Order: sequence, then C-alpha cells, then structure tokens
Amino acid sequence: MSKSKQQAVEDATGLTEEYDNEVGSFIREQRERANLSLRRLAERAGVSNPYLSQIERGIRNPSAEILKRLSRALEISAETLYTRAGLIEDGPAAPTVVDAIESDRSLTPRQKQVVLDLYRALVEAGAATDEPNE
Amino acid sequence: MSKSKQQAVEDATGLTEEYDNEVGSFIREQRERANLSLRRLAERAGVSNPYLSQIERGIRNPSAEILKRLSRALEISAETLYTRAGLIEDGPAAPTVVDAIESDRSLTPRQKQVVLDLYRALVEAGAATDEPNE
DNA sequence: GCAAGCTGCTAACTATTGCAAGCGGCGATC
DNA sequence: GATCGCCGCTTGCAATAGTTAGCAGCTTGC
Repeated sequence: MSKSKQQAVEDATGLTEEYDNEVGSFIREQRERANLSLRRLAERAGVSNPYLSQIERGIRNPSAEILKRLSRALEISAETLYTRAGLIEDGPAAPTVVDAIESDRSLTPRQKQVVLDLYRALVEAGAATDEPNE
Repeated sequence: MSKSKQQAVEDATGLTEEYDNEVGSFIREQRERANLSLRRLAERAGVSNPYLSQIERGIRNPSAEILKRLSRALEISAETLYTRAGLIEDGPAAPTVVDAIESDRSLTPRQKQVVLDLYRALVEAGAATDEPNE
C-alpha cells in the first residue's frame, strides 16, 4: 500500500489520552442523576468501589470491559460511554426520546403514555418560555 | 447480524468463520483479507507485533484503546470490532431512553432530571410488581 | 553454502489495571 | 455521646496489559 496512511499511524501513536478524562465526570454525572451512591453503582456494575472512585476522578483509565459493565448498571448504551471515552470516533445517532420510550421494554404502554405526556408537556413549556441552553 | 459476504476472493486461507466470540480470529481474518502481515498491521496500528500476535490467538485481552487503533488500521468501524469483542451488546439489554433524554435538545438539565426521575421510578415500580413482558 | 529479507512466535521485563483492607467523616438511633 | 451504618477516598498488593529483545523457519539471490 502507499504511505498515505501515515496520518493514521501518527494519530494512533500520538494518541488520544487527553480528553478521556471526561468519562469520569460523565459517569459521575450519570450516577448522581440516577441517585446512586458510588458504592451502590460499583456493586451493581461488579466493580470495586475504590476503583470506581478513581475512575470518576480520572485517576484510572478503565478498560472497555469495565465501561461496559458501568454502562449496563447506568442503563445507558455502551456506545454512548465509549464515545464519551473517545473510543469511538463518532457518537451513535441520538434516538429521539419518543422513539426510545416507545421501544422501551421495562414500561407498560400506560406508563409510556405517562412519561411521554410529561416529556411533551415540558417541551411545550420550554419552547414557550425558556431556551434549553443552560 | 449477517456478516458481509464479500468473500469473492477466497485467498485460499481456509480460515473462514471459525471465530466465536473471539476478537482475535476476527482480527486475523480481516488482516489477512487486507493482505497485511502481522508486523505491518502492528506497526500501522501502533501496537507491538508480539502483542498483536497474542491478541489474534486469544492469549491476551486487548483494551478498547488497542481495539480502536486496530479498527482504524484495518479500516473497519470500531463498533464492529467492539461488538465482535463482546463489548457492545447489539441485544435488547440496553434501553436507550436515558440516552435519548440525556441528549435531547429541547429540555433543560433540570427538566431532564424530572423526566428521568419519573422514568426510573416507573421502571423501579414495574420491576417490583409486574413485568410488561418477559 | 550463506547472508539478507521476510514470516510469526517465545521469553523476560515494565507499567498499569483492578482489588481487598482500612482510613476518617457524617447522620441517625439508642 | 457511643455505636451503627453508609459515604467517598487512600494505601499497598496481585494480576495482567503491553513492551523490547531475540528465537526458529521459510524464501530469494549471490
């Protein structure tokens, strides 16, 4: 092959370990959003709690296996976490909230309706009064 | 999950689909399909060649970072490799509701919290009492 | 024959992951 | 106000990821 792929090598060796620090804070964010203590999430994911603590603070760089368990325990897709960790180039196409709720398995149709109603109500209110941007 | 059938050229490698959940044999197959020697792929991916050898034979379990570099060097998507490595579930285990809400653009962070709280509360309740399906 | 070039693999080593044990702090119950 | 339980964090230590150096085999050319 031609040497046109030097960029890839250079990129690969140069490396991307600079912005993987945000995985930790992202995980912590998701954990707190789920109202889980560090220990509870750790147990749920099958990871030791000190290690999770270090992951969240960016001290340790978790393997994909650990990330996978954490994504499961946090009920977010592994792709999202990998993207956040810089392990996947482009993020997964964000599904719409409505689609996601519709295809969810842990909710009854009635419950879906409730969540959807709330979601739509908030969107309506937000659109009328305030911009989503923080 | 049907794999691509671009096996028009058989290469007489005789490898075929022997791989199970192993990433290694899949990587080796892709490498040979690209007519790359082990050393060349290793260099291209920025990995040492003995290590790549061990990965291909399933002796070592590569981190996601290494998989990412290999996927680039092989010019296949990282998702494919991760799925092959069993690091991404293409199965139903990952509900995307949380992701969808998280990445939604029409909600403020506060509103997201509200919807997520409701969603999780319903899931919890549903799990505790009655499942919508199996 | 034999050196030069490749192929993939083994061995020994270092660096990092990931864990168990244990720390001090904070709120509740007695 | 001591004890219990949970919180997150620090500290060593075992396991393993990933390295460099070097092995044997197999061609090609001199």
